Amino acid sequence: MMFRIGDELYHVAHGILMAKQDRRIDTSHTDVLPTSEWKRTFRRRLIGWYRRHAREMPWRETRDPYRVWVSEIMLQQTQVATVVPYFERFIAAFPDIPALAAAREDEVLRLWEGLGYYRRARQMHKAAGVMVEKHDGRFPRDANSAGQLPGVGRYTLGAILSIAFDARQPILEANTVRLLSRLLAFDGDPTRADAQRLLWAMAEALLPRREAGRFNQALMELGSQICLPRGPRCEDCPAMTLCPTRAAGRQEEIPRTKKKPPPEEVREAAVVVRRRGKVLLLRRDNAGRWAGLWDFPRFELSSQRADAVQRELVEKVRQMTGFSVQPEAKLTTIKHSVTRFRITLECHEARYLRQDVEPQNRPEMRWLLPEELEAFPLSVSGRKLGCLLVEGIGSGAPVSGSAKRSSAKT
DNA sequence: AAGGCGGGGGT
DNA sequence: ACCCCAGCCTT
Repeated sequence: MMFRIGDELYHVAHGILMAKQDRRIDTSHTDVLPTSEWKRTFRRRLIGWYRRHAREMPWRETRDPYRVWVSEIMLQQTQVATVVPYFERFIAAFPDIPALAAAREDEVLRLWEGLGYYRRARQMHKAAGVMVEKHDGRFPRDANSAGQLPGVGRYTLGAILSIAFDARQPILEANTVRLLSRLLAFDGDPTRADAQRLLWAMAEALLPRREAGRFNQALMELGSQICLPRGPRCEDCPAMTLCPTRAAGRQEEIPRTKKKPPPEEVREAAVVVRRRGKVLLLRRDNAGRWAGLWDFPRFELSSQRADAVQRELVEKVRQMTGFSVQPEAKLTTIKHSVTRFRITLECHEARYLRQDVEPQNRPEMRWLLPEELEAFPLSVSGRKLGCLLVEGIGSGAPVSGSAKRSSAKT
């Protein structure tokens, strides 16, 4: 079904829009992709636009597969502006795959501190080991091998192989889901399996024969700079006249998004336990948030009144460590959000009670000097949060990374 | 198929 | 205050 919009040709995809409204079409069928003429026009305009508007990024200065890989892992669910400084530090510390493989896990996590999704760092470290063991210390060109590396899913595989090796591999991620949904006027739920099949098929159908990497990056750039979630800048879009969603004025409806439930309110306490000038850290459980990373003793708070909070604090620290503390001051309160939770974190100071007795040093327990804590503060929501990440499980190595307590006076 | 995993940018 | 972000993995 050809379509005419203004003076431009158009394409079958618009048929989806009309038919979907009639509820006659099963969008799992992917026989509704653009014509060759549409695709040629789109590619030409997209690349032309990209030549003029591609942003500079450190990982775009090269096609070194290692750097492309590092950038793609860091960019998972993380915006470009956030990644840039982390990428620079990471590459400086680990300039190539063997260097990364030779590092300790806690050193890798240190450089990830504050970036989130810490599993990515562990998976990268592990993958570097695999590449040294099985792939001659290089990122494998072979899709089957690359796809088996931990942390490399379908998107990341396509991105790395297309960008670094000029392989004709499609990608699909947040920006291009939005862009392609609009180019297809697809108004179903894009997270559904049939929709994903359609969108991947579209991503593949659009690929040029050569320079798929540049094309894929252009798609993402257009999605992130022009085809915005709300208020897309259609007037500046090289595909404006190719876009049925724009033609129908439905940019705010497509793609459909799910409303998220409001975050749950949680109250937590963190305790800065001091003993002989040192501060206590505990390694967190291997499951859940900040799995296996180091933190101040922290727990969910059920009490309201200050005196009850102090009793709860003493009891909780005893549970977690086996020894007693004397609460001394409330340092500060910090609010921050973590996915579905809105956390109000009270930071308290307490003193180890039995100065004359050595607390048994369990592997999940560390005493750090203040300067070690000051070294690398973890910033959350622009504030110094008293928590600390880092160090592998049972490695016995000294804690190399840290955070600091809030510096509030009271 | 759904849920967990983090933190911050942009409006 | 809210939405969203160069996804992956487990259940």
